[in-house]
Amino acid sequence: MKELPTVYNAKEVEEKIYKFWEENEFFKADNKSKKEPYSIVIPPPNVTGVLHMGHALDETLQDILIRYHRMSGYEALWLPGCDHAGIATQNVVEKQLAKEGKTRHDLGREKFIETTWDWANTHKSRILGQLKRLGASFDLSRQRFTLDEGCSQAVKKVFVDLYNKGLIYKGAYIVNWCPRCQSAISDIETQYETEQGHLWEISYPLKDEVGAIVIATTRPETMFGDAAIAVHPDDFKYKDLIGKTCVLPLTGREIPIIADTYVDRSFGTGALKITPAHDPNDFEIGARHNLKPIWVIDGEGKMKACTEVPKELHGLTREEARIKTVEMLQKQQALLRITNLEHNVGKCQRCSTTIEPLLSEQWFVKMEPLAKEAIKAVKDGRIKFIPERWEKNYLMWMENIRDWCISRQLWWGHQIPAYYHKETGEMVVALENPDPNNYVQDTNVLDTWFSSGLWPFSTMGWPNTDAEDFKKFYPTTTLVTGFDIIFFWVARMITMGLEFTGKAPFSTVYIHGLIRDEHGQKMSKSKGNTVDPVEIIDKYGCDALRFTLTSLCTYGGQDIKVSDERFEYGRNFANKIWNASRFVLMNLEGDGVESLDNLNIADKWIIHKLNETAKIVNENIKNYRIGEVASVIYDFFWSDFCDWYLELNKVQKNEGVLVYVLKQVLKLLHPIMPHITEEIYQLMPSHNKALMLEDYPVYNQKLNYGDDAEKMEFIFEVIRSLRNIRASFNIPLSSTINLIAFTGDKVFEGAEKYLQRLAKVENIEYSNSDKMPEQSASATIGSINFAIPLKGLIDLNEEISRQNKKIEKLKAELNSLNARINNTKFVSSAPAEVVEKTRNSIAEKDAEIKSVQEIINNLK
RNA sequence: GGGCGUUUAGCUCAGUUGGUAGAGCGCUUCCCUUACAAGGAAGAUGUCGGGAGUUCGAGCCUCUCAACGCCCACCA
Repeated sequence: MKELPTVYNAKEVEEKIYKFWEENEFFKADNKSKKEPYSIVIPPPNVTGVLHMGHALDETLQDILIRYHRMSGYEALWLPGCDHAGIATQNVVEKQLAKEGKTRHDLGREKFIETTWDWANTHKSRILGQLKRLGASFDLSRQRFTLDEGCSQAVKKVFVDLYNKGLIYKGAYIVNWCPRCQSAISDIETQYETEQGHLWEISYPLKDEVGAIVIATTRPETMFGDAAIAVHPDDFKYKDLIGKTCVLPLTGREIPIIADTYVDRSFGTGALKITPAHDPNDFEIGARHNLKPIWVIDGEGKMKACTEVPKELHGLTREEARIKTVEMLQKQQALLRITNLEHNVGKCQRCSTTIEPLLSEQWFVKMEPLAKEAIKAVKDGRIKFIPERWEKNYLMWMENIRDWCISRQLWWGHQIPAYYHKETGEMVVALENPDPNNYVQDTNVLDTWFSSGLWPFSTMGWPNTDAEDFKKFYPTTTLVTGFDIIFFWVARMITMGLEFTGKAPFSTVYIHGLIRDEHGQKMSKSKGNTVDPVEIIDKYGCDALRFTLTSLCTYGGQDIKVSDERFEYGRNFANKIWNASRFVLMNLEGDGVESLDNLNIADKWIIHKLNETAKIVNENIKNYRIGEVASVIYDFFWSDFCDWYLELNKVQKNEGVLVYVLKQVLKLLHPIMPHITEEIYQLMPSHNKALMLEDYPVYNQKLNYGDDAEKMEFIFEVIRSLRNIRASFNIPLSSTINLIAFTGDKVFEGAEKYLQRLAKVENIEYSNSDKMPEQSASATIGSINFAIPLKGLIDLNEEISRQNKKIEKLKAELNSLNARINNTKFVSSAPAEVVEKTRNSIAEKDAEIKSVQEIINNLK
């Protein structure tokens, strides 16, 4: 055996091992396999992105599930890929062009898309490279991209079909418009932020008579687009004004005063200006009253140079125009009052620019009919959310679903397959351009989530339903993601999957928490509080990162706070694994083959413990209690295997069992810490091709050695007591002690050597008397008393106080148990086994108290 | 306005059908015992946010109050 370093070198091992797996194509799934399929599609990271801690968690959990199922006899496919991320990517490329003083218009659409493709390809391989550093066992031969040929075919097919079913329509509605992206965005891409604003009260004089109507608005600059003033029909203040005409200050345009129940009499002045082209509610009211929308703000968020807008304002931004408008109103004394108002302002998810509600012609998906089945699928259990509470969240959104604006005024994305006749303008929606000479394609592209919504089946060969992958691996099994994209992505996959394949695209949605910084803040580059997973991997190792993240996952899916130092936990564990394994390997004398022959009590104990651990681990993985899996294995490895079993082996070695237990625990741990476990496995003298291809350990009834395990635990208790006594009386390990057990049973039979080694016990004596030798320390385990003669070493008072402390604790416990058993209601209502258990506890405590009392009496 | 989550040891958090509170870090004492000081041994620490209720029994169930956080809807 070659010399192994005392400190685990994660970086070197991880690189080597990953290469080993890749070169052997162990990640490749076989669609012709007879094994039951288990498949996951990756939530495709944005090509713009750099790997962040959220990915690290998400990918780790998926890899654990994939590796576990691969080892458990499934044909496991983890399909990787990236999302073209429409707006996000276009933004980044445009920013880069801006550095060269160019805009996308300087390049033209074709050239711009070409540039973006280059950019995307570079970043695609970069992010996949980073994902590999996480140890991801995905099948790169099946790597997909939302904008690749296959996905694009699926997108077109879905669009055309939905259109033909009447579920996609085009029309002029108010949409959320981002003036910076210069595109419409969907409702859920608009995020509201509370801002301190003002409520301006503006007086609109009546036409041809004395008097005025005062309206209140937070956006005075939109007044030029006013098409009416609305009041509540029952509002006595304004009753006489309904039907009259008033005059817009500054421009003199005449608008009617109308009545609509939408108006809240108690808010502001009770009179509402109606701007149908720039406010969603006003649009609705305008439609009810046949008002003509007037556009006064353009796509860049600047005041239009139209007759309705005063010349002074032409070309000003919304913000500039607001100030200027207020000034002008003040000069005319039309501004009556300004009050502060906290209100919510819509922001673009991608660039935080204030959204301009804008009336424009866009494409929409009619969601309600699609949502029906998507609701049913979750309600009837075809799709299960873990944790369950997210179901409620999903259902609430689905049940109140609104139409989805899918057209974006971008260049990067799936161009909408609608074609217009150059002369007549006639529109054809079709997979291909019916006649490129006479028809031009719609210039809009689709929302990036439209194509991600098809991801589970567009990546499997659909629309070709005969595709081998589609037949074998669709529907997928589990979807792993964070709750932040349930609406954006999960909901859309479910609706689209059901509509186009007739099947739920996955049966379980496993929702984990979000990664936060050590103060619980969301990580973001602008805040500068990010923890970079690649840096963590460099510093602590990938397995350490994976183990730490995994151990922090709770069943409830709580958010996870991380800081650099937290990863020491995983690193220390990796190092422990390394050294324990190194110890086993260094001391091999035989052939290093595992065997379960000639079991001694220590062997039976560890085999029993291992078997129990395997049982719990399997149960917990199946129930998505992944954090529990990590901690159960950690405890077994560190406490049972290292702290006890390896120490016991120093006394009496059973190499076959040692190798067996190590190998089994490596298998158990492999899904979480794949590199280190594979490396050690490969270093073992006897092994097969790869650990990742081994069978995952399961519970084996034949390996249940409960009784022996209990005996062993008794020995451990004794050893702990002896160590405690040594510590109390400062007896160094260099001086041996003698042990007297006050029992006729040879309770240490076969374990004497362990006491000798682990507690430095020189001689064991059994005694039927109850006479404590002078000057001894003593212990009580169960009801058996032990004495350790310590002539000249013991402080009698110290020992009496030690024993008194113990008896006090026991008495308190006994009292509470007695109180319970003396309660007749407890005896009559509690289950028999609980009563029984309580009685046993009382008996044990009683005996123990008596034993300790005896000791105390003897001391005096 | 509607919904959800959190509150447990100094810190970060576990706690799976209600049955005598756990981990890691930190802290105290001792130990470089040739697998590991990124380690070993021994130890201390909790009216489980407040209050009420159900129950023989509540960290866990019900109600209520408080604090913090998130999501949805958006009244100009």
